[in-house]
Amino acid sequence: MGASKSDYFSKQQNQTADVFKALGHPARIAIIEYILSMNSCICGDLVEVLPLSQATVSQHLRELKNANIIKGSIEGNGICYCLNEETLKEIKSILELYINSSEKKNQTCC
Amino acid sequence: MGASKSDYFSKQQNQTADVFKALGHPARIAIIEYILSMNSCICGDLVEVLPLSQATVSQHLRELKNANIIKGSIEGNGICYCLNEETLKEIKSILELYINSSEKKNQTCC
DNA sequence: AAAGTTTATCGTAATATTGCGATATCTAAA
DNA sequence: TTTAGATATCGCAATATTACGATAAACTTT
Repeated sequence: MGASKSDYFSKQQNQTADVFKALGHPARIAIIEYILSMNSCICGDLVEVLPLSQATVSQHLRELKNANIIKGSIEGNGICYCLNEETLKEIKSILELYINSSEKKNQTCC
Repeated sequence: MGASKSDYFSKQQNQTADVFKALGHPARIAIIEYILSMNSCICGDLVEVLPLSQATVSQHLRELKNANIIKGSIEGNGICYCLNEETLKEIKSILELYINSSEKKNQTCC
């Protein structure tokens, strides 16, 4: 009883869910959009843009990194983040699979 | 202090995050895949397929429904669910926006 | 109307997430 | 080496999610 990750599901299902989960918070959506809004991928001033503390922003960044949605490298006196297009493409293709699969069906009821 | 939804972020950001969040659980991914695996969209035997109780499955279905990822209609002595392609397409186009936007940038650092 | 079937909701316990202050760590420069 | 700036981690409190048994609703069939 209670909340748990569940090994009842396949590895694929868990991995897919993990990426979606990482995308499932407005702060993390805001982070992604801010990174994209910058011309370069440097984003040390993220803390001043978001209404969250430095510790919290760092935590969100770590979750995005753990899900392979962003990648970062040390850039002088700070860290430079940018999107990992690969992961987003994988997730996009999963959505496409769902959509195509749904369109093929004869929707007689809903 | 603590976990909260945050009105610090835009409506759009919250809505996007809500859909991703609803997709962010392996049981809900499994539900989606099972619905798609059926030829019709009838899925009353979901409880027997998933390693979860009826109450829990119902709760997951409600979350998917609240996020407009699935839609259902009463079908005799039960309810028939199928995917809402519109929502999935919206989310897919947001991902495409992210990917395209990322590809346009000159990735000099990461 | 009564019984059976199916889905939804309630109440509760366990666990996970979120957020922040404080502090540690790491790098660059002095 | 010391200092300054930036990011990461720790420890905690608040809140949200997850899961289930029990029960309620709703509908079908007897």
